[in-house]
Amino acid sequence: MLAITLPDGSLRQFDGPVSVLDVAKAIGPGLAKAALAGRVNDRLVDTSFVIDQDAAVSLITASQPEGLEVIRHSTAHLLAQAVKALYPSAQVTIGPVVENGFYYDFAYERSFTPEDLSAIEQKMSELAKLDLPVARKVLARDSAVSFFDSIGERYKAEIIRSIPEGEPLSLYSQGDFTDLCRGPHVPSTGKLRAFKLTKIAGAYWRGDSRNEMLQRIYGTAWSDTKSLEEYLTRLEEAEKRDHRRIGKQLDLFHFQEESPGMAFWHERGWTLWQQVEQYLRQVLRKNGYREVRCPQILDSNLWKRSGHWENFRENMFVTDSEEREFAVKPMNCPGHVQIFNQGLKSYRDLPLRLAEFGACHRNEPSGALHGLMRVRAFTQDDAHIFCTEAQIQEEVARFIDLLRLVYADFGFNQIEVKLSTRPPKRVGSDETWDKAEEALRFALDSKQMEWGLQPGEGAFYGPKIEFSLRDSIGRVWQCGTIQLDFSLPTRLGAEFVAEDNSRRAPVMLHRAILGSLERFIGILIEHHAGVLPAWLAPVQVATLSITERFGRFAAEVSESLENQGFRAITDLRNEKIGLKIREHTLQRVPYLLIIGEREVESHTVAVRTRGGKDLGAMPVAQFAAHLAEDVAQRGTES
RNA sequence: GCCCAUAUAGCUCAGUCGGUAGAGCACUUCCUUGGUAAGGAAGAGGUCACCGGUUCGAUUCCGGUUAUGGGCUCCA
Repeated sequence: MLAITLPDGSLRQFDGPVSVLDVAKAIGPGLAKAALAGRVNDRLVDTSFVIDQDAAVSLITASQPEGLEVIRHSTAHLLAQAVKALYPSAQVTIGPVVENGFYYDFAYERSFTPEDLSAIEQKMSELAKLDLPVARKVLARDSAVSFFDSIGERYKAEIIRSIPEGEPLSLYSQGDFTDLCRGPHVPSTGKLRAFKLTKIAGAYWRGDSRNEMLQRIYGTAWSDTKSLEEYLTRLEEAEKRDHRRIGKQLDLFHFQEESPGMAFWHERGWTLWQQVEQYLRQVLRKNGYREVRCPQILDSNLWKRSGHWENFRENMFVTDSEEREFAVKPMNCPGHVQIFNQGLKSYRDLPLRLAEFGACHRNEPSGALHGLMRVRAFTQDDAHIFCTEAQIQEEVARFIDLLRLVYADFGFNQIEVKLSTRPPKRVGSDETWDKAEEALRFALDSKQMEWGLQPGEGAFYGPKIEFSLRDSIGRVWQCGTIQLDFSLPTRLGAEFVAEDNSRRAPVMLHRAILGSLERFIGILIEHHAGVLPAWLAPVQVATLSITERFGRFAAEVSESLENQGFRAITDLRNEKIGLKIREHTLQRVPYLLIIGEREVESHTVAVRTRGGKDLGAMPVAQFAAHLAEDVAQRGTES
């Protein structure tokens, strides 16, 4: 006798060993049909798994996250099966589940083409329709190696060789295709009916750029075609808010061949930039930072002393003059240390917070460039806090407060925090690291924030905290960071006079809230899909005349708004009002003021929002008050 | 940097199985002075990314370069 506990707590008795599928059948034929896998005592298994002792059992269907994972994993196998069927000399490697789908890496003598992709997808549908049963069998490691060697799958054999000896391995077969896999998998290929291959890409074997390049095929898979279509629609929507596209539409910036990875900011884009920069400048000033500015080009000797030359020479722009070698600064820290080093500092001067909107240039690999998100010229909202070890915790806590305030003002309220601790290759004593990590940990806990640990991911000179924000469509962007540094101050000779009259090296805290302004503005654009809140909008109000007769009054209205500090433009063209409204609405101007005969006579403006709402006619002063209120509402959508 | 793809008017794109190109929008001029998302007409605008090769002839085919896109690797 066997007792099976079901998720609702009820018990079922069976005569002897039963499969997960048998349990499903006992509950109901519908469930037996829907079951993709099972969970036996918290272990995910195939529906064919045989239960031979009392256990807690639940069924996994496509409506559960685990079910979807099984579908995606099995679809990856289906892909591999189709590829092997069409191109027998292709070798399989790995095929894991990723967000929204899966991929599979192949080694093949030529590149797959988009035509191949449709042929493969076609084949997958055929194989799915055949509803081939998926069977699991267990082999000893060595037999598995010889099996894959015998069928010429040398990558698979290599993977298995790297698995510890003696461990039994499971193989999954469907039709004439067999793959190494932990499982579980769907019971038969007919369960897979909503998938699409999305792209072909290169990927290094084992993720190492020294290895050969494999061909990766990406796909997406869902429980039903409706979910698949919804996903494809979501992709299209995300594409519509791509900052590169909106940047062009709203005339914010452009890139061109003569300066790869460096943006040309147009008037409207630069206005947006200035709103961000000036806002932050004012926040920093209120919070005890002193703004400075360092040279763009510094002698390579300084970079040799700082250690950057050794580590990042390849990514630095180098120039020379009169037989001296210079580098365009890739970061601001050494410059700030030079400012710190001017004049003898006392412990009474600490903490000293030096801030800079620091323009940096890094010669990033060409393939890494991506719109404003990854550029070669960027401006960090950088600052370095020089302080004593005792002040670290307080400074970190203050920084976190500041960062949260700034993110909230920009409309980001979901923040993810990660603490990265000492890496294997590092400088400084373990004692110092203990102290530093403890200070960061304590600061995080005192803020009652949830945070994750990334052991070994810290910089070589100190631990760090990274802050990521989640945008309106759920994507996560790492922006803020605070890093402890015990190394650079000593390397560059920074010191202060302590209370006991001894000379000590200060601790340096590197920190940024937005990261790079370019990237942050890219994120803002995508987060708002171009519909920037009034306080950030390059143009806040456009005054439109209905006919040329009312141009004068429209110009007066606009001038008055400009004099009150608003960003106002006029559109006095000889065009119909419908066209003007259309154009400025597409430009996402928050407010449109329409001036016709009625308004001129009653000395009012008719107000329309970019959302199409008619706020009616009102005196200019009343509109100005309304706009001022909207502008003051940072952090909320307008 | 590596793999694959792409590059045609200011923008979005068509096209040429090798005989030097076209649409819509934008732009200019004219008509229209119109009340809440596109009024009408005419005109101008392209070394078909760049450099080579094949060819009587290349925007088209081939090679290279650059940039861009999607991935991989990297990101102080």
